[in-house]
This record gives sequence, structure tokens and C-alpha cells, in this order.
Amino acid sequence: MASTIKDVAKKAGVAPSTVSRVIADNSRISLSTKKRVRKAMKQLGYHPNINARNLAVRSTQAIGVVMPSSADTALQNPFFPEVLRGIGSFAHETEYSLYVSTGGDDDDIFEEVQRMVHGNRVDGIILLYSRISDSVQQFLMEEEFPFVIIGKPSEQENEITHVDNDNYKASLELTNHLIDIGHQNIAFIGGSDELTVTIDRLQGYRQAIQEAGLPLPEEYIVHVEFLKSGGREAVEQLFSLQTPPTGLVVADDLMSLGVINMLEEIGLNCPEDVSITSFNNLYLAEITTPPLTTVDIQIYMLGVHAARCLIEKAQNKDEPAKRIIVPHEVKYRQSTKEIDPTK
Amino acid sequence: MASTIKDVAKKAGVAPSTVSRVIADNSRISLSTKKRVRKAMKQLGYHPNINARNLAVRSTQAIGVVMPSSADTALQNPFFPEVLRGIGSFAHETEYSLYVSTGGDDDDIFEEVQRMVHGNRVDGIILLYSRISDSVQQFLMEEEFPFVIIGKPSEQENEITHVDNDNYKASLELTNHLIDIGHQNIAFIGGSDELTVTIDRLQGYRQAIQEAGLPLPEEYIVHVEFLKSGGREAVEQLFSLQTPPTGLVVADDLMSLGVINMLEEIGLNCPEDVSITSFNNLYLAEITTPPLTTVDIQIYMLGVHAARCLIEKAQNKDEPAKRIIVPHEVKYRQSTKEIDPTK
DNA sequence: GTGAAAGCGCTAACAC
DNA sequence: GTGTTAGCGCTTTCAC
Repeated sequence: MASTIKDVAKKAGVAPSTVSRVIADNSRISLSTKKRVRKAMKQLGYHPNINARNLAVRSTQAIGVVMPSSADTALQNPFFPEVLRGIGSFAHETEYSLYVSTGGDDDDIFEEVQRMVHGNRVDGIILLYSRISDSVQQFLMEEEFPFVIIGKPSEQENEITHVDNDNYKASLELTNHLIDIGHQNIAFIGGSDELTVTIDRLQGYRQAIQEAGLPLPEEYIVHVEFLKSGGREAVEQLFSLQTPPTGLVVADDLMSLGVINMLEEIGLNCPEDVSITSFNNLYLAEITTPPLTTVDIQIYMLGVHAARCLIEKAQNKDEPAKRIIVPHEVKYRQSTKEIDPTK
Repeated sequence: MASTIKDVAKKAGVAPSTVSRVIADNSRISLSTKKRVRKAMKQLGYHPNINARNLAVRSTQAIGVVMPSSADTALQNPFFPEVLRGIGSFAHETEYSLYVSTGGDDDDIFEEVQRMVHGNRVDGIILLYSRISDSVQQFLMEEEFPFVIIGKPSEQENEITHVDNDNYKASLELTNHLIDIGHQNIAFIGGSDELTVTIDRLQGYRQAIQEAGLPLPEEYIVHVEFLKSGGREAVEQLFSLQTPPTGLVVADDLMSLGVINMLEEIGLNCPEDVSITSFNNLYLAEITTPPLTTVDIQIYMLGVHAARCLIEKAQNKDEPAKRIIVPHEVKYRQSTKEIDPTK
């Protein structure tokens, strides 16, 4: 068994409480005893038992991270390691640890969250997704447990701290870009229409199309499962229409990859025949053929801010709800092309 | 404050110890009191405090997962969410939680691992990478702390439980496949040569080449940073050689994506001019152009097995060290092509 | 079958 | 400045 605070106390000839104060670097302890105690700790290879500490102070110095259910194929998106990296970086700085939930289905996740909350495993929770009428979200609200959402809450927007991009605006920009370079028939390919991120991106697209007075047949809006099957499906649907689109607003780079692929299969070329605009600026956006015009949403920073907000909130229950909008930037690459007026 | 075991005891008119026994579903408690106690728990919305429990039993029901440092660009690889998913799935079944370390650099990680171990935060640790003379690995050995490696330990192979693929053999197969379809000039593109996975894959390649009596100039072996810059660099190097290769064994699908891309940029086509074989069978291997011939290493299963082994080990310190080899399967797709004998 | 009581390792009043 | 002591919420002997 590892040595305890008592062992250290005995060895240094002080009381346990003094050792505790040295650990906390309490200013009322004289430098000489501090030194003595520290030496004893070194010699004994002492490390505080976090469980005991947590029990005593009723906090854990840990934050829970909840990913979408792995049923959700979204999990294969490099988005997640990248947010995790952001969260982890801030957490590390502040000496918090990360507790990750990766349940199989929604029920698993709900259970895990319950365990985290009721079992006092974490001081707060970051949700890595936001969908409408999500039971986890509701549960956390009811429990008044500190949490923040990456993305936009579907309701109670002003009571829930969240960090997000201006997806509406970004989408507007992308769509307008397509319009600016002459596209008239622009379609939207999104993920599940239950995710707020899809909803916002769709809204921005809609707005731009309407402002420009362009046609907006409902068939131009497709919600598909992520990637592979999704990309295929979307392209099949869209390009069997009477007036297939020449411009595409796609809600994720990974989907775009699938789209490019399927286009090629049916004999269409990007950007010659179809221009693609996309979201997320995953590293792979630069190495597709052609490289994607996409919105850099600063995934890493989303994570950093979320962690910061959560920790603030966990340390001070009265911290007001905030909204942090991480700025985005459209990266113009080669997947978009001015429409050929001679065609 | 949430209700405690005492509250429940009072409400049910029993002693705290009885409640405790009910939680553990102790067989010596009469069914009637069990029912009474359970009812009280429900009514009070009672959930055991995990910290207190952990403190009392000196265990945590949590396992630590250590990713490579995020300095390592490997982190952007979809490999990680996928293993996490596997680990998470098994962990969930057995009611373990996941504790994830995502340090910025190697020192951060080392610190976090120390905290995990000494602070009693986790019952065991899974390392998601293996490199030669890794300080974390050493540390865990010295502390005799339960851990398992996904990959192959660089030393003490027989004392460290690990789950791995037969990377040597898989690489041999890939290389032989290229040889079988007529390639004579085959190069290897790997990641850092400090990672055991790279080493094994290189070895398999070497073996196949030598067995076939083919040329193996040292310039045919390149170690590059992951992806983008890496892929570019590798291709640039290899295809400015006097005898550029016609076949490639690439240690990761993500790298392959970069390679295909750069090839195109310099006017070469895969598979017409260059055949590519690759590793991991990431979902994106199916949607590149062309789809990749790659080794399916069953990432998810790697995670599941690792979790299982770790939990066994954590529950029984005498559990012997094991090696689990997860079977692989080469997926033949369109990135490889018989060499044209007329050329 | 159930209760009383000690203790897991730490912190935080409250003393002095 | 430092020591004493009473918990934090749970498990686990040892009684009965």
C-alpha cells in the first residue's frame, strides 16, 4: 500500500493537517516546515489519494465528456479527437482530468451520465453534440448539474452555456459564394435533421437562396446518414432530378469526400460540373481531389472554450449562462468554380 | 446535497450496513428488507457516492486510456475514436468508466499517468501506442500497475499483456501481393520509426522483398510524418529516384490518401502507374479514388480485447501476461493493378 | 439476517 | 504557525 498523509506527518514530525496544508501550499506554513514535509514526501514517494481528497472536499477535479452514441456514425469523424484535444489541453492546464462516455446507444449514454452525476464522478459535463429534445440535456437541467454544450441547445438557449460557431452565417456565406460565382441551382446535403448543427446550416442556406430569389425545390434538401452510404445516396437523389444542382452546400467534409466520389462514379467532375462547399475544414479537406472550399470552424478552440466555461461553472455555481461563438473562416480552395456562362 | 446511505437506512428503518448489503445484493439479506430498502432508495433518489465507495474498497471501477501526445499528428487518425469505441463498449458492459489522457506533449502525458496511478484514479491503464523506450511504459512496469498495450511492447514482450495484429505477416502479405502481380520495385512508406507498429510493418515488407530476391535500396524506405506533409514528402522523394517504385506499401490509409493525392499532382495515376497497398481499413479507404487495397486490422476489436484483458488483470493481479493477436484480413480493392508487361 | 463500530485517506473548522 | 478532531459516505469485520 502506498504511503499516506499520516506516514508523511510522522516522518516529518508534524501533524497530518500540516502536511495537508503543505500540499495546498498554504501560506501560513513556515518555509522551513514546508521544506521538511516536502522532503519527507519525496522520501516516501508520497502521492495524495485523490478519492479521499474528493470525498473530503466533495469535488473531483474531473470533467465528463459525452460523445454521441456510437450508433451514430458521426463518431468516426475526426472532429471528435480534435475537440477532445482542445478540451484535454485546457483541462490539463487546470489539472482537471477527463472522463469520457462512449456508450453504444442512447440508453447506454444516459446511464453513464447518470452514473457520472449521481456518483459524483465529475464536477461537470461537456456534451459534444446537440439534438432536439435530448433526454441527457433535460436530465442535466433538472439536476442543475453544471454542463456545457458544444453546439446550440435546441431549447432554453439562454439558460444553457454553450460554445458554438455561427453556423447560420457560415452557411449563408458559403451559399452566397456559390451564388456570386454564378450558380443558380444549389442544393443542400445535411446530416440528421435532429441535430441543431444541421438545422442551423440548413437555415443559412435557405436564407441565402431566398434572398437571391433562386429556386428552392424541396428535393434540393437532403438529409442523409453520414458519409459513405450518405454521400452516395445524396448524390443519387440529387442528380437524378430533372434539374440537377450545379452547386452543393454540404454539412461536413467527410460527407463531401463521399460526394466527390460518387459524382465521379456517375461521370461528373468537381469542380467542372459541380461546385462543392463544405464544413469543418478537417485536415483531409486539403488533400481531397480537388481540395475543398470549406468553413474552418476551429474545432480545437471549440474544445478549449467549452472546457474553460465548464470549469468556471463548476467552480462557481452562480456563473451565468454564456454563449461563446467561435469565429469561423471560409477557406477557399478548388472545389468551387465559376459557372461557365457558355454552357 | 444528495441523499446518503444513512438517509436510506433511516427511511427504511434499518442500519446503514444493511443498506450497503442491499446495494451489493448480498444473499444474506431477506427479500422483504431488500424490497423495503430498495423502495426507500427510489423514493429518496439515492445513488451511491462513488468516491466514498472507492475509498472504502480501494478501487475505482475506472480504466485509464492513454493516447499518444497530440504533438503526434497521429491523433487525427480515425483509429482513435474507433478503439475508444471498442474499449468503451466493453467497459460499459462491465460497468467500468473511461478516463482519458490527452496530454499536449510527452511530459504532460507522463504527468497525467502519474496522477492516474498514484492518485488511485484508475484500476488500470491501456496504452494506445507503443514506441521504443517509452517512459510511460517503464513507469508502469516499475510501479507494477496493471496495464495493457495496444500494439507490441518494444521490450519485455512476454511480461506485458498486449493486444496487437500480426503486422509482420500482414505486411508480408501485402508485399507479396504486389510481387505476385508483377511489381519489382516496391517501396515502403511508414510513420515514425520509433513506433513498434512501423517497425513490424517494415520488417514484413523487408522479408517479402528479400525472399523474392528483389532490389531493396535504402531509398525505398521512407519514414515520414503522418499524412499531408508526410505523404507529399514521401512521394517527392520516391519519385525523383532514378528507378521510382511501381508498388507501394503504406503504413496507414490516411497516409495513402496523401500519397494518392501527391501522385496525381505530379502526373501519376493510381493504379495505372503506381499500385498502393495500405493498412487499417479506415472507412475512408473505401471512398478514396481508387478505393484502397488495405489490411483490415479490426480496430474496434483491438479495443474490446484490450479492455477485457485489462479488467481481468485489474481484478486479479496474478493474471499472467498475455498476448492477443487480432486476426487481420486484406481487403482487395482497386488501388493495386497487375503490372503491364508490355511497358 | 441484521446492527454497531471502526476505518479508508484526506480536509477544515476550531483551538492554542 | 501548527495540532486536534470531527467528519466526507461507504464497506466490512465482528457481534448477536
